Amino acid sequence: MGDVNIRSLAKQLNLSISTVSKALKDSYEISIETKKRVVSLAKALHYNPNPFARSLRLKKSKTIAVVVPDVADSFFSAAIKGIEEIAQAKGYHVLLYLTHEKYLKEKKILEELKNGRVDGIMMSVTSETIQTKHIEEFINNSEYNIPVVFFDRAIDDMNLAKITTNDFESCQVATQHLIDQGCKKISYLSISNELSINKKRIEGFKSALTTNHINFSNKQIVECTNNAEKNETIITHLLLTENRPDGIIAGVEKLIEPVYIVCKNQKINIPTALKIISFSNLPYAPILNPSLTTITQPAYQIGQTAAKVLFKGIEKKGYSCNNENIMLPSELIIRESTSN
Amino acid sequence: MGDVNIRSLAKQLNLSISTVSKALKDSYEISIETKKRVVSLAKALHYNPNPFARSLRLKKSKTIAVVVPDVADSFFSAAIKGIEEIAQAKGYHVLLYLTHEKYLKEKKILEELKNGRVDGIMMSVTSETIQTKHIEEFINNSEYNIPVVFFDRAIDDMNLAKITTNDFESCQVATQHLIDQGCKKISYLSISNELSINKKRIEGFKSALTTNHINFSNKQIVECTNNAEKNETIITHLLLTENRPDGIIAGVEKLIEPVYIVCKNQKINIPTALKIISFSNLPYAPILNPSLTTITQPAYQIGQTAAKVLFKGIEKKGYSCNNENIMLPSELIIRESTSN
DNA sequence: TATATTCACGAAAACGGTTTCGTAACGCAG
DNA sequence: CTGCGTTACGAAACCGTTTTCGTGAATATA
Repeated sequence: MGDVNIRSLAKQLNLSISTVSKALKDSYEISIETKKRVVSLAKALHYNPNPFARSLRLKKSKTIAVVVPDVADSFFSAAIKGIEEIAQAKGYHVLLYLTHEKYLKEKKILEELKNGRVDGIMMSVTSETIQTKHIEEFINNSEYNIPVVFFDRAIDDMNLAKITTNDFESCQVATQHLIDQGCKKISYLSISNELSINKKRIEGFKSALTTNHINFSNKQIVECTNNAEKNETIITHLLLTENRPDGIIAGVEKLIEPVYIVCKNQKINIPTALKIISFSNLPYAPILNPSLTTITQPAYQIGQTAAKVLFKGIEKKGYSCNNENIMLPSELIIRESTSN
Repeated sequence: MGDVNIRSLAKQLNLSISTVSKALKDSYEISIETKKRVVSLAKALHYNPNPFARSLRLKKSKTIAVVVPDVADSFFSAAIKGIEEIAQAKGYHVLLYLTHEKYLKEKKILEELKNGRVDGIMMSVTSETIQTKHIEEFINNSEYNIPVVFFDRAIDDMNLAKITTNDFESCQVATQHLIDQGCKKISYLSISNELSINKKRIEGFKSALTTNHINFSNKQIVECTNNAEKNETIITHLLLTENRPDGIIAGVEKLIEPVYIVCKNQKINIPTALKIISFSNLPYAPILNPSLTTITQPAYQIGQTAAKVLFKGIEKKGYSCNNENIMLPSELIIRESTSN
């Protein structure tokens, strides 16, 4: 049953392999009747061309890779959803690789992808990714010219396509909102000060402070980790100092849970004693206790536009998508956690 | 630069292609010095064997497919994380396909996978999946013997591997908990009454009712949709009838948000007027308003064990994983939404 | 009628690996 | 010296496509 390939088709039809191949792709070289015969038998036998033979011959895999730190995160999962939808519509397959925020995994994954397994890559780098050698090496060493598109977590000084959000402005606006609500001592919780998007957010944060003539100290930037327990300790410490903040901006969704938990345990009232904003795509933000003010990124749209850019880079010959640099606006959604 | 393949290696080393190939896989036929020469040059040139040539020859792709309704769901994303981790450790690649709860997409995806693109499939079926023809046809028509493993949303009467949770018991326990807390009129919110896991949960639900001598009526099973707005209407209707329920079990995480929203809008107090339990893996359940009692599935472990079973089915020759039927226990985590 | 063009198809190379099988060279026993 | 086994390697088939090029027949053109 299994041996339905182009050769067996040809044999049954008394045709050559090349004729069958051409007939199946509706070539003008083949007569209409022959095409009909071929197509109908192919359908009847559920002929499905071998993808590896095709990829080997054409040097095209009709596959893209998505390399992200995590999938259990509302931003990334929504972005992936957007990517997958565009890919499926274009007839592409999607390989998923998780880096778990580990630079070494990211490096290893890129090495695995140099051999043409995918036609393009979309990635959001690790919070550990400071060096860019592995990406540069990928660009230079990959067999073919495999385009790479960054989404959200990009590396600024690389000449590659980037689809991001307005991190500077949105963090500035968020900080201003906290100040307007009466906050004097605001902390920014980060998971990596090296990450480009975090740098921009921190710049926006500082900018709002100076606009309002509030002094900035480095202690206001609290660097967290990828370990949930450690984060709880860090946040507990932060909220137990006598000079504790009265406002918090969380740079990543994951940090919201420990903040809420610590506040509950330490009986710190949100928003009276502490106002909170988070970068987050949580659909559950409105039903938290209290509901959470968020800077919500258009995750799904980011995924979709990034995918569209990538496919343009893959399919348009003579065109490189490297100079694409699209910035989509995030939205500050004000809820109870920053009310008065 | 790009043309570093086994042929160019052979040429530079003055060896034949076959010798290089064997040397690279450490064959006993090749002398130690030759192996060293080959390996060192391969490393120096970053030789990476072409995956399609290899797959074509070996009829193995070192790739599995994960077919799920959605990725922006805490259960599926955690399960995928578990799957990806095992796959990466085994040197496998993971193709992700989203069905968006559409039977037709599921069918189309399976058709695409018949040609050997993947060595195995893990899937959680659509809420629309009533027929099983597409899966049967896949099993019978696929080129090679591609194993399929169901996780969570399985089809009971198919002879395929299934990794699920104790849906009957956990729903029974949850229902009993609601009854213990004083609920008299409990509704179960479902997204598909045909889904095997839902049937089992409903059975568990009924079982608890009869144990407690409470009459059951079909109206207690409220079938929701995949459309968020419709769901809100359905739930609003449910909660505005004069004989409205005093307890709710949500069969799927997505339905929690509308329930909370409607309660907020209609000023129905949780848990005083309405107690709520949800099947959910939300890490944010503890910080909802009020915190949510959940039946939490071991999503990550399900993904991992399902992947392990699949790889056994793929790699162990003469072994079929079809009879694997593993049931992992869910946990009822009691929080404020069902307190008195 | 002779020639050019079009039509419809087939032969064979190519993609880059793996694997089977053959064999030259060598050592060793008889 | 002959026969045999071992060692280390190479030739070639094969996996299933795509595509270039060639060709015989039919048709159009001069």
